[in-house]
Amino acid sequence: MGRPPCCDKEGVKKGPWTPEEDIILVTYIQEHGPGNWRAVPTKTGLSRCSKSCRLRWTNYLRPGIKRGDFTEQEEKMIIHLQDLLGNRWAAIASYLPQRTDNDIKNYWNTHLKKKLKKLEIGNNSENNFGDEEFSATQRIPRGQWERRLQTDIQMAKKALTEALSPQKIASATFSASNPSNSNSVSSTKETARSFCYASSADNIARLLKGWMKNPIKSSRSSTSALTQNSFNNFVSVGNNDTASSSGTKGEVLYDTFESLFGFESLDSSNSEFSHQSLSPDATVLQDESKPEVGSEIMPFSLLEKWLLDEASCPEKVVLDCGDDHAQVF
DNA sequence: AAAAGCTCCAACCGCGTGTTT
DNA sequence: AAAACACGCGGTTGGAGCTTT
Repeated sequence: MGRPPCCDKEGVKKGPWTPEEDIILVTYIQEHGPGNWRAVPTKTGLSRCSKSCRLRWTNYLRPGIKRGDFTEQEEKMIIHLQDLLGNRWAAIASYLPQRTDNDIKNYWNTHLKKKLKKLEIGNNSENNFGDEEFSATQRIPRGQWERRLQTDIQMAKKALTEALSPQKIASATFSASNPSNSNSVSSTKETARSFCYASSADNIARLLKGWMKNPIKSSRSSTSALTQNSFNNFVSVGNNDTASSSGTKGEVLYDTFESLFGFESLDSSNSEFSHQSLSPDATVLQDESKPEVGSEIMPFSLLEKWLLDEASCPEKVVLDCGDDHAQVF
C-alpha cells in the first residue's frame, strides 16, 4: 500500500501567513531541517497543509532569498533564459540563485511581458531593433523540445567542464552572485552556505525590523499588508496600545527573532549579504539554501559570462551542441 | 475626498513525476 | 506491479495598495 496522507484537508488554514506562523515554521526547520513536509503541520501545530509550509519556506523564508527590485543584469538573464527555456521558471531560477521561481514568474508576468510587448510594438512600427537585449522575441520560434534538448546538452557539457575545476567554480559562482564582496571569498562550500544563510536571516530580520521601526508600511515587497497587520496584532496581544505604538512588545519579539538567528547587528539591512554573526545552530538552515548554488548548477557563472558576452556581441550566439549540431541563435 | 480602475505579489490549485509501501 | 501519496512545477487568482479620474 501507499503512504499515509500528508494532512487532512479539513481545518487547514489558508491565506497569508502571519509572522507567528513564520516563526514557528522557521524554528521547526532550524531544529529539524527542511524536508519531510508531511510531518511539519502535525509537529509544529500549524493549521497549514504541508504543501503550504513548503511553499512558504521555499518562496519566502528559505535562506538566500533576495527580495526587491530586479537589477538590469537579472532582467537580462531572465529574458534570455525565458527565451531559451520557455516558462520553466524553476530552471530559470536556478541561474538566479537569490530569486525564487515564483518571484521570477511574477516579475515576468507583471513587468517583462509588458516591456517586451512595448518594444515589439515599437519595433513593428519602425522595423528597428533598437534594443538588442529584447531582440530574442523577434526570432522565428523553434520547437520548444529542440531548444530544451539543446540547452540541456549544453548545460551538461558546461557543468562537466566546470566540475573539473571546483576552485574556479566556487570563486566564480560566489563572485558572480556577490560581486561587491569578491575579496572576502574563501571559495569554500561552507563559506557559500554561511553567506546564503546570513542573507536570508538578514531578510527576515530586516522584514521584522521594518515592521518594528517603521510602522508606516515600508514596502510592498516586504510582505502583504495583511501579514503586517497580523504581526501588529500579534505584537499587541494583551496590550491595548495600537499596533504602531507597540514598540516595547515589538522589540521583545524582535529580540526573540534576533536571538533565534544569532544576530548581533541588524543594521546591515541594506547589505544584501552579511557573512557575520551566524549562530552555530544556523548550520541546519545553511544546508538548505538553494542547494543548486555551488553544487548542482555549476554553469551559472559560465552562463552568466556567456550572457554578458552576448550582450556585448549580440549578433549571434553559438550553442555548440556537438560538431554537427551547432546552433546559431 | 472618494470612487473606480490598475498593479503587483503571496498564496492557492491542479497536474505530472518520483517515491514509498 | 500497482496503488497511494509526496514533491515540485507552472498557471492562476484574491485582495491590498497605488494611481487616476
